[in-house]
Amino acid sequence: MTYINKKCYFPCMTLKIDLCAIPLFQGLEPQYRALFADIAIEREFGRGRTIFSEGDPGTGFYVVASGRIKIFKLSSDGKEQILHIFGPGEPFGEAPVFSGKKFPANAEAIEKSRILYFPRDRFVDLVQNHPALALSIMAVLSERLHRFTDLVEQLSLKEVPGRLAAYFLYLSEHSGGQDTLDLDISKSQLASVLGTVPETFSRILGKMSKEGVISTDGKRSIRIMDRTGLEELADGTRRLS
Amino acid sequence: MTYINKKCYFPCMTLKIDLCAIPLFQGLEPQYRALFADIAIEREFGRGRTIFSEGDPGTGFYVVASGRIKIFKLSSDGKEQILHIFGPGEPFGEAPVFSGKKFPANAEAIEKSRILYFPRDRFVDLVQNHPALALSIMAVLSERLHRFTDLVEQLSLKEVPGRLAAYFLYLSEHSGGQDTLDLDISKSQLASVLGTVPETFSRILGKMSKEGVISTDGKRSIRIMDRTGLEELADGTRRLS
DNA sequence: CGTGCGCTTGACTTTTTTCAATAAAGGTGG
DNA sequence: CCACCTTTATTGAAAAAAGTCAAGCGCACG
Repeated sequence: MTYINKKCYFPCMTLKIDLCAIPLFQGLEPQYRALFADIAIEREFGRGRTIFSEGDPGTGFYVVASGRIKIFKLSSDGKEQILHIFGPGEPFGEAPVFSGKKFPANAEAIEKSRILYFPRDRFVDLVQNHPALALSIMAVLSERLHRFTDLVEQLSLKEVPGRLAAYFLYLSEHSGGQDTLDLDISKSQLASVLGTVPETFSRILGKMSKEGVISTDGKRSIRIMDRTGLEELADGTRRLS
Repeated sequence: MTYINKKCYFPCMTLKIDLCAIPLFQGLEPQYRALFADIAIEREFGRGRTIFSEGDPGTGFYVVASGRIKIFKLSSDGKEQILHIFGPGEPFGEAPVFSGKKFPANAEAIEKSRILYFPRDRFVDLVQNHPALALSIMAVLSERLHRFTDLVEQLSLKEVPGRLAAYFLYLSEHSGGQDTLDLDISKSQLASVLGTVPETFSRILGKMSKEGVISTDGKRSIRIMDRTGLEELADGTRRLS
């Protein structure tokens, strides 16, 4: 196991953050993992706290240790579009490290979170000497690109009911094909993920219930009643009346 | 100079594609560049020809040698969203090489183009032994992510007039601050880049002319008449009536 | 010289947002 | 434990933005 050893006022205290649990570092041989653990700095952010803002110089990147953070853009009149929501083990803010540009979006904790910070220069040095890690990073970046393609497709090519249906199916798929879905974020936040506003979101959820494709099962739980109907909504074959 | 040596029926013939002209390979020492030149395969595509389609397995990636290609998504009812347009020296289709997934979008030549193809396995081997190239690739991927962030912002947070204004300003900036802009793609294609349809595009162009922020200067040329006005449109401060 | 494709314009429909009001839920301090 | 306040969710009515359908124009190309 490779733990982060944070400097602190109680030298005997070792924080239990295991780099093995972070997919990014899993391709790495254990003895090298320690090198990365050494350069990491841990910080804690309360709910609603800003981790970085659009335009800040990217002096390093982050990994979520616990909690959840959102990456988002703001329009001039305050509307928010969430680009990603990251949980434990997921890296974020890594693009500026390699492109040399500034952060293109904002990052904020949506719940109390512990975050690892890897300073850019020392990290780049290490990456250059560990091709396995380089490939991991490329895989992460590629995966992000893939997600963005999907997001653009959703925003540009589908109407809100289609996006919502696709989202539910995605959620179901990533929880082993269950029909009961647990929304792990608030409905307002979900609206922002889907590129719309809470009012529209609420209305469409209502219509879906009325037409019997889903049923809302308490505050943060949804049940898929008619999977085929949902698939038709997702691909535009069917529309809500 | 490192040229591609294509196997062909006239062994003496050497195709004049210089890897030095491809930013991706510029960080590489010359003697290593030859290794990459060796694994490249050249192909030619006429206007409208498909290079790959969404869902194809990513057995390699491409670099534009000459011409231009578009990367796009299609909706179920045929609407197209262009994600990128790439010209000479630019790599594309590289994400699946590292993520191991399928192509998330389609690629098509918008004019007669020559394309270099780098097969995945041999390429990955080479990358692992050349950290400088790995960093280049990470830079390319990061740059793509940055562009996508902007695209999502445009699509989700701005109305069409704002997107168009931002596009004109971008074009101006990338041609040294000129007021006279050359649209190098058709207006329909531009509509697709901006996530809208030709009719809407045409109407908004008309309004912009009528309000005096731009003037259309022939078929593929635009002249910025009121840069401040355009900037206000781009950031949402001002709107067309 | 016609044919086709890209572009434009008008009229209409649909989708989504905005504004406003209300209701429900959650946390805090007394 | 409850009253209070803040946040979150829902609903209605009206406005705005964008898309669709249909027709017509013009230019390039065969």
